[in-house]
Amino acid sequence: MNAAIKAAQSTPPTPSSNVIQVAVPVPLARLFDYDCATVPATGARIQVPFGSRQLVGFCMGPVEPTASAYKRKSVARIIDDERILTEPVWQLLNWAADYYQHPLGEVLAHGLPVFLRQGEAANYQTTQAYRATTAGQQLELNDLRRAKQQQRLLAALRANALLRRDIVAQEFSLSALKALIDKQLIEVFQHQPSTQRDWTFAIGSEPLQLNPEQALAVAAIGAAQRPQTYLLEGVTGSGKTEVYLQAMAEVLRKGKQVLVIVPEIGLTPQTLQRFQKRFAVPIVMLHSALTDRERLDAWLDAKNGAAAIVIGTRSAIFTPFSRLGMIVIDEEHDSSLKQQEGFRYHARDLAVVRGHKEQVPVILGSATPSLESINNVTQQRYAHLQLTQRAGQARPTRHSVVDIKQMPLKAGLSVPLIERMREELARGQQVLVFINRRGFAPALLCHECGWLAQCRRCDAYYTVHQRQQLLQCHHCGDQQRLPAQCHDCGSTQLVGRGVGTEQLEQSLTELFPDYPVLRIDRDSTRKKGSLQQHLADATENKYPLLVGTQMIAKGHHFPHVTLVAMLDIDGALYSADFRAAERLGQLITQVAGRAGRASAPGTVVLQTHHPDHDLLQDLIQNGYAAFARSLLKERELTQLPPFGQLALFRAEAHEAQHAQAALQAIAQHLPTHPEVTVLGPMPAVMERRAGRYRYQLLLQCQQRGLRQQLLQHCLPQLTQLAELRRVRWSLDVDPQDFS
DNA sequence: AGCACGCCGACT
DNA sequence: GTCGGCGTGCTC
Repeated sequence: MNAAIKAAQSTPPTPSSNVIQVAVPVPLARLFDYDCATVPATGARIQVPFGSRQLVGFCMGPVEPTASAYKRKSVARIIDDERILTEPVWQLLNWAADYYQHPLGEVLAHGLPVFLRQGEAANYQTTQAYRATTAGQQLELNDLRRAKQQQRLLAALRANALLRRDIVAQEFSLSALKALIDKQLIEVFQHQPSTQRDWTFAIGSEPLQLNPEQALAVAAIGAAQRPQTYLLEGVTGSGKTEVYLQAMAEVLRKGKQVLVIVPEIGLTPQTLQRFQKRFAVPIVMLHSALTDRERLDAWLDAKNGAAAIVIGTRSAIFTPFSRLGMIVIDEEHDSSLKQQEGFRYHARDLAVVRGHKEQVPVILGSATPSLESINNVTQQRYAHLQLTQRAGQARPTRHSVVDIKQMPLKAGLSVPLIERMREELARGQQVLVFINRRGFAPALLCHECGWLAQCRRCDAYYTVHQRQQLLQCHHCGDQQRLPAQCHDCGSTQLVGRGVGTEQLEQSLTELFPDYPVLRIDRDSTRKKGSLQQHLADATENKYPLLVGTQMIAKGHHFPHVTLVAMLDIDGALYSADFRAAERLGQLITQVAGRAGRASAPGTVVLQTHHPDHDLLQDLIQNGYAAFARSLLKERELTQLPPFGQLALFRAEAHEAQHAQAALQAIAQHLPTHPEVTVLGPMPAVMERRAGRYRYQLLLQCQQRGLRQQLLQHCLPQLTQLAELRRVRWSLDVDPQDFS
């Protein structure tokens, strides 16, 4: 025997001789040291005692024991033999924790399905199955001649084991099953599906004929020397999805997997159907409506290569793959790709980072790209692929602006608009009225004294919900019964001020009694599956009149709609939010895309008090691309994204001074630097929300690297500030808005 | 974030 | 007499 091995055997290491660093899921930006007898693999999950509880953390590798006489605790359990995440996802999460300045333990936990976060084994769902015991195999079947059911079942189980659901499906008696178990002739065991399911590329249906622009886009992606990021800018109806599909086909053909991120789960059923029809390969979904179990199974399918395509929402960007070949981000401008609480990451930005790290192409698709992505094209960081032609005979939409200054409105509708709708309906066409306020009216007004019903916990008015006879605050969820009298003067003359979808639906029913109205908003689609049903009804022109919010602006096609009206766009023209104009431009363009897909050209009617507003005119006359360029010039002047690099500290507390003081303390501890501007503390756009006063402090840098250095250097001290202890605070790197 | 520890009001 | 309110402080 080798002497060294012999020596090692005779003097086993003392159980406490190894020290490892552990990332635990707590909001503390540091690692914790633990003793362990054997060093787990870096990236393996381990269970550790933490305070009075047991947490599942990640081993971050061994360290030299520090001199401090700290009472180190020991690892309670090593859960994984090896790193649970793939190397690229592990790298991505570490990178993201650093970039977003969010505690590593929490970020890493985001990379795992809930079950794995809780320390469960990374295995597929096991199902109960039954098999014959040795006694059962040896028994003379004739001995059971008086129990025909048991005899039949035992004979079947002697041939091969059966899943519980097969036993039910084959109509075996469950009492016979129980009897055989009691006699110990059969036994239960946990069956685990094979993890080695494999797939080969196969087309389900033939690809569509591409137009020259589409063909160029597909060819460009396929021919690239090295993987890169593409901005696929395609007007609504120009066939972006077909480009995705054909670009994906090349990747799948090589046996590689594709990750597709979509903004909303509402979009996934259609996308899934289209993908399933085209490709005869395994496709899995990853979104929040799945059970934890389904999520884990889908995650495992991606990780071990059994899934060819993963379609998921934001958090799917952290899905591990064994052979990732491409990432597609659909509707890359959509704000729901950015997580708005806790770990505030942007799935599109992380996709670009991931694509770079894994050397796979990333396709960002949109009809209305974000200013960030347009700028990245200008800076030649992304390749630009454009689709300007709408498929089929669809012609571009016309815009018309109705100046509603001093014009009488009926439920928010001007007379010219009503007339226009009447013509359209008479021609058998469908009309869509878009209004971004659900409920009956956005406020309740006393007609005698001017009192407005204000939420007791927010700086906001209650929304009137007539049908439910409720006042509802859309910011904190507070509800109360619709009052009969004014709280100030006691008058019963209470009226709704402004118009919401519920009122619009009611008024349209009165205005156009011959044409059924369908309302699509969060209230009318609360039941599971009702959104799908409503969208299907709308698409089939069962309702000539459609009323809807944001919800209908996203990717759904209504081929019979030839007139779209937008009632309330003025708020966004003069908003405090620096992204409001960009969002309005995207919304108008996206909503316009719902119309004119059939042979009849579509029209969009915009009602406004500011028909001459520069941005509005720019958008209407020159289109989204020119509009975006104008906005980019403004952003450059004001040093806002993508030209300025922002970080926003937010603080909220029951006392306004506490929130202010916390941010003041942060501001004082930030170093002064000629290229860094610190703005605030200033109140949030809605100062009080859900009973808390909200303030913010904006950090504006010219360079991303400088912002990074600054935060990295200062954050450890900032988190120690006593003033932060009495408030809820957070840091948002690349904030979407100041809300 | 949890969770324990700690010091003051309305209840079996 | 105690159950429980949430302030404050810590977590290897």
